[in-house]
Amino acid sequence: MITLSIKTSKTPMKKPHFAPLSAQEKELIKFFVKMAAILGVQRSVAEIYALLYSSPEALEFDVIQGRLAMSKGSVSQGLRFLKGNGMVESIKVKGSRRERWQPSPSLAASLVGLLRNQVLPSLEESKPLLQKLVDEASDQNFSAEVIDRLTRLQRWNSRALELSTFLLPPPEA
Amino acid sequence: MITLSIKTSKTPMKKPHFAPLSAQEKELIKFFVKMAAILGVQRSVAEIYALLYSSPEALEFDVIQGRLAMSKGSVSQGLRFLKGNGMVESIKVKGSRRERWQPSPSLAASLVGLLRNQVLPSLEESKPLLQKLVDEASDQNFSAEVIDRLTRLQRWNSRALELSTFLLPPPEA
DNA sequence: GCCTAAGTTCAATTTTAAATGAAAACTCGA
DNA sequence: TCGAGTTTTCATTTAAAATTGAACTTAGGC
Repeated sequence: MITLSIKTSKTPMKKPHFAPLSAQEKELIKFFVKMAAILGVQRSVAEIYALLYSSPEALEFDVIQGRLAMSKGSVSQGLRFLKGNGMVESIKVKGSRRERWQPSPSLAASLVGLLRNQVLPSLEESKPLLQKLVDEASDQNFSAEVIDRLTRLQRWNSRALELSTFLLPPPEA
Repeated sequence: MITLSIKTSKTPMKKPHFAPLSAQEKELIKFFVKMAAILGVQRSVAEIYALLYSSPEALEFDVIQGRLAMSKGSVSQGLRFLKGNGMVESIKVKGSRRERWQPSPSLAASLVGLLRNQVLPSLEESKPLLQKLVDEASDQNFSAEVIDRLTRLQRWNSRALELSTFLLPPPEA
């Protein structure tokens, strides 16, 4: 069997190899993946965040992709999600077109961003629905027990909403 | 085309039909399904809980299955999950082998039961892992930045754990 | 103590969510 | 402005999760 390796200036055939994950990095990834599962965040996103979190310097797209052995699509979508929730930020170095990524400095702010986007919308859009249900139940002579339950549900929703908007105020003001 | 309908005492051919879901019931089911999604609880479980929640009287297994058009397996597993988290309870009527199901009286207690089982175990089992990571990072001269991040992570985990065990004490004492 | 209604189990199936990667789109240095 | 270097998009593939239903087990009325 003969293997030909052609190398021209047109096809530099650069095949950068990235350092495999260390034991510590693997463990931290496991941890973030587990926590992410609780919050309903996908594994690839957790892996990216964990890698950035355990890196002393900001990382380039390629490095993230290479070290996590993940597709470009997943890295791109994962970074977009993390950025959209204020969990990572990118910096640009002059003379290079590549962005470099690092976790946002405040872990608290990151969690807040995540929660705000995950739970607030559902709480908000349910408010009118619950109101309608309570009204209809009263009008249509539902049992007192059911009306009571629905009313309590509505109260819970309102409280959760108030608490959330208090704890998780929107960014900027 | 000829259709034969054979009916004997051995095969009573009873085909109980159940009332279709009302508009209100459908809406409430949607609401619970949405909330359940946030908590990572599956749709069939949310549907069962929603149906019980909107019913003035306790419901039999068959009725749940019939009205939700759901398989026996899903009803059985769903009720087990809900019962295991203290969200529903069954009552037995003398002379009948069927159990009748209703939501637990306290919605708050139900949520507490759910959260305790969903998040506490992960927080607890991560504690020693994080400690190990912090120790190793210090031993192996990781960058100050990374050590600091890991330490903050550990602090967060501890605080969340304390808060959880305070807010969600185990049942019985 | 039978016997059957009632409920459970779990392998197979269906459904849903996530990851991939080739092609398109964008971006900035030259 | 051109074009290679980057990143994004999204149809397809793959993987994970939920549901089904027939076989099995259990419970309790007779």
